[in-house]
Amino acid sequence: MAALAGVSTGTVSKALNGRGSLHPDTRRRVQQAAEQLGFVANAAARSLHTGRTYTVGMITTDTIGRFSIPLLIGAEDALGAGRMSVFLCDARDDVIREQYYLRTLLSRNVDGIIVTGRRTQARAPIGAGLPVPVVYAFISSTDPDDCSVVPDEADGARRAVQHLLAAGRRRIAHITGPEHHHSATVRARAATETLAAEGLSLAAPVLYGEWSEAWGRQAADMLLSTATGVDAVFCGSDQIARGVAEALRDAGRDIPRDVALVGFDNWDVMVDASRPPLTSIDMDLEGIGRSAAELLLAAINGDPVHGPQMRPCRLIPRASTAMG
Amino acid sequence: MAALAGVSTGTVSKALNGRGSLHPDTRRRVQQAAEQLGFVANAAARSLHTGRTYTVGMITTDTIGRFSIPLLIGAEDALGAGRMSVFLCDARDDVIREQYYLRTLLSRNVDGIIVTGRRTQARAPIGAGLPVPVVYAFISSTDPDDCSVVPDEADGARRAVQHLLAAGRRRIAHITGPEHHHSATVRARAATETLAAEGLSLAAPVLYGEWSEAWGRQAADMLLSTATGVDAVFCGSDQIARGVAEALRDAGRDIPRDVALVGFDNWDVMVDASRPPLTSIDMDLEGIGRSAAELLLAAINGDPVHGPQMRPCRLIPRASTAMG
DNA sequence: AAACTGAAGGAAATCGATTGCCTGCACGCT
DNA sequence: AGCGTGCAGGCAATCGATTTCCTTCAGTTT
Repeated sequence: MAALAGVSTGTVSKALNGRGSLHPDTRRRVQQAAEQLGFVANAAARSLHTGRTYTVGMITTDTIGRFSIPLLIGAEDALGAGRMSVFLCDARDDVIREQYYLRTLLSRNVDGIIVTGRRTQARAPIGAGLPVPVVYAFISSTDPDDCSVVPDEADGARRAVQHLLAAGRRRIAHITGPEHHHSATVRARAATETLAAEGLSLAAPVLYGEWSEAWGRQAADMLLSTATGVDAVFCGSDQIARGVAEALRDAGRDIPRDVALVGFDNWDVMVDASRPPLTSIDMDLEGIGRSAAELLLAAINGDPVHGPQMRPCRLIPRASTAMG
Repeated sequence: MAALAGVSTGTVSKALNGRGSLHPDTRRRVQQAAEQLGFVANAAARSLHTGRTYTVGMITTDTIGRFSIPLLIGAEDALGAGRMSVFLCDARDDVIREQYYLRTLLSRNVDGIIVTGRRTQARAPIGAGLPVPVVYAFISSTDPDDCSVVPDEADGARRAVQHLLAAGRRRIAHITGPEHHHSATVRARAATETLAAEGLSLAAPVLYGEWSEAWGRQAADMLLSTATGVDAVFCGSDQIARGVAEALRDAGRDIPRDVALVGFDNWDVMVDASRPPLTSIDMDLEGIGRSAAELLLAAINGDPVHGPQMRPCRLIPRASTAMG
């Protein structure tokens, strides 16, 4: 490489990185030679000298990828501009695996780490006194000093309920996931409080169950047989909402005329295939991934941000709550 | 580090890597010191010397992750044992992005590259004369010399049809995705040929459409109004199958008594939530990922395998074809 | 013409771990 | 006592790029 351009390796480095003072002709000659040979600097050698690897690790516990893929895409967007690459590690809900990956990432001298998961519930910090900055995305850390980027699920639930209220609904039910699941309780509480602020309350006690369509169908049947006059259901997930939609359909209720329906997650597979398509709350996972990556970059550059960062949700209206 | 154990850096290296001849006590002392300091060797420095990075790149065009996540998990399984890490790059169906990622991976001196995508159709090789081995997973390369690990979709279709035949069905229809989609035509042809081998033919011409539930519903309605006596439908995807299930249900047909149903992909979200749960063909994506990684490792170690490797499918029976 | 200035680019140290080579020392043999 | 044998561990070269320092030389100034 250096030989082809007839200069020393030091000069090559200066030419390609725009350092030092070189004759424009020399610079051009080196660049041409590099082009011709398809020369790309060895990242290992470079990082050895600079102390940076332009690499970040992403540790996820979400095997399915439904949440972590959008987060990854968002993060890649923000990092790609800084020419950084991402090591994706799937810890599969296993603490041993997680610690193994953590050590691996540290031995690779990543510049920073993003930790994500399937649930929004706060988790124990991945490690203490780590030599690199860590940002939690989607999930948060129990250490209030750690930087976390999380969706404001209460905000999402509020938007859902207010949307239903704006559509003139007053007898609203809530069907959601397991009571021990953080997201379920946060969303349920926010829904209850939003109604309370209007002097209303839920048309039935919150129905806690599973994050499945089967539970949505079952819960809807229970609602139909016990609660009267329910004119809207806010569901803790799109899967539950779709199950509810099917049960209501089977029972001959029209959506949205008789009962309006709002889901949560805005998962395309569910909202589009449901009959009718579902109005849903979008947590903007890509945006969360992007924010997390930006905060990580800031921390790497010496401007760390501490504490949890809440990001608002969006309501995506579809036929299941169509007004008119 | 070296100071704490009172030895030279060379000795530390030998102690931790089990090389050279050292006194057992010294070795132990060094290991303890390393433990105490949480010392892990700098991967960049090591790779500079050995020429290997113990890193592979995975370039995918499957933004959604439904196919690439299982592939990644399988690959991680096979690579993790060799202590290798994976750079995941999402090219998002963009050639420019793909080439950019390719260069990035090369500059990071990955030991090898796995290329995956959303469709099984053969694609142009990602690059010619690359300095590292490349294995295609799920998709294949148009260069017959490239190593590809792909699902044997024809085998899957055959199993589906034979399963229906074994259940005593004789008037079998096939609803699938777009005709220009490789998977759709391969599966349709294999289904037709399997029937032909038994002296039978499809109960209706292949219905090509989209990979969506909506198309499944629509096609099922068409079948109901035009074809008579259809007692089974083999669908090109689980989404289509679920749409068919809903339409049949709406029309009062019992599954599997009146019509048996087989899907393709064995996508848990669809097969479990469908009423009844769907019998489906599993392409064993994790296995494909694992195989691809193993073949890549072999190539890295100097034993390259050329040409496409077909992997058989599995039929997962569920209620939609329950016999009896 | 001598001295000065500054641009251009080469020489060599550096990053951290690995490894071949070599030395020093203890022990055993004659 | 003298010499050989072999283990333990230090020294220094090496990987490839970056960067500091320094040399060289052309052009300018007095």
